[in-house]
Amino acid sequence: MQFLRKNKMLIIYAVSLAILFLLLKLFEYKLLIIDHSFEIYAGTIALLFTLLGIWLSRKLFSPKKITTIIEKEKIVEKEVFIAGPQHFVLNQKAFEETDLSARELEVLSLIAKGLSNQEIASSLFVSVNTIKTHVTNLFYKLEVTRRTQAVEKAKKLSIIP
Amino acid sequence: MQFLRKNKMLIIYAVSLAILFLLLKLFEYKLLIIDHSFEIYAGTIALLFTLLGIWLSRKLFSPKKITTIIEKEKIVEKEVFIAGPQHFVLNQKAFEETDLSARELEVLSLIAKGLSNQEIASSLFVSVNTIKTHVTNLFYKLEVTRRTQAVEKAKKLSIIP
DNA sequence: TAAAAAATCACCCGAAAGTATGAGGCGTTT
DNA sequence: AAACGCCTCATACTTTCGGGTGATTTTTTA
Repeated sequence: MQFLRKNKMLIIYAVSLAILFLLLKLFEYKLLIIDHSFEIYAGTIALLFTLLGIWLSRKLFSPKKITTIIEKEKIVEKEVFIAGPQHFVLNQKAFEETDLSARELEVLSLIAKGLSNQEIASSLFVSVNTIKTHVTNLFYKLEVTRRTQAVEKAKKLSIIP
Repeated sequence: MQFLRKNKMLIIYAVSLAILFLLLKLFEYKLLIIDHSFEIYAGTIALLFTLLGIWLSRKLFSPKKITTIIEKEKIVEKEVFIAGPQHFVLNQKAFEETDLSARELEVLSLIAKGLSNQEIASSLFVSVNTIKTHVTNLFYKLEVTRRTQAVEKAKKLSIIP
């Protein structure tokens, strides 16, 4: 009896299969006289067993097993103060609050490296005027008026290393 | 082309089915001469399409649809490293190697704070020209040509915070 | 697909930064 | 005392920055 209970599902599947085959066997003879009966028969089997497969898989791979993998992680930021040689991690939150675009951040980090507008323009393959525009916009967003100030603020906000 | 991309999966299924039917059709003739060929054929179809069904369902009813209902939130603490209030210690050795004078260091640190020459001059009660001279000299000693570079280098050398 | 946001470029102008050069005062070092 | 380094200041000149305005193109988003 224990065996029966433990393998309940398996037995149901087996019986279902047997019944299906039986039904198909019955149809087999009735359909033999019809044109293309074989194709129809094969198609029926295909369809039925596809459905069976779908049903089977939904039973077997029940949500439980799937969900354990895709549990949503809720990230809680916890401030940890450390010292020593910092491997820089961009402060995403602060970065977003500044409203800086990716390009502006790029320019900003090059400014911090001590490059002139012309040098930045060359290294990014754009005109100096474009860099000037970026610089002006980024100054506005950081609320500063000089590149040294911009670097200062950006470092304080952990936007650049 | 967009149609192709959007219905990629559908097309794959259709092609797979077609190929399966083709294979089965080929086997059909070869197996006709064998005893119980029909049963074997039907069985093969059944098996293949069961597998197809399983595969199909796993693709179609992807975790997404199931999980939205049973989404679980898992709280994970993520350490976020924040530039803590670093207690700066001047690198005496590096400082001496630069040959910078005390006054020059003073000017340098004000430059790093984002002050203009005029502002530095005012805060040190000297003329702008004096500051310019200091700046020029300190650039020479640090082997740079721009204040942003000077700040970069000085920070790297731990001469300024 | 229309609207919004980014990225691109240009031109002008004034302010700031940077270069070069010279020079006077002041304390220490030889 | 002469030499040296440092701080101070000035003048003159060049280059770079930064502000303002306007426009086009590309990308993203609603």
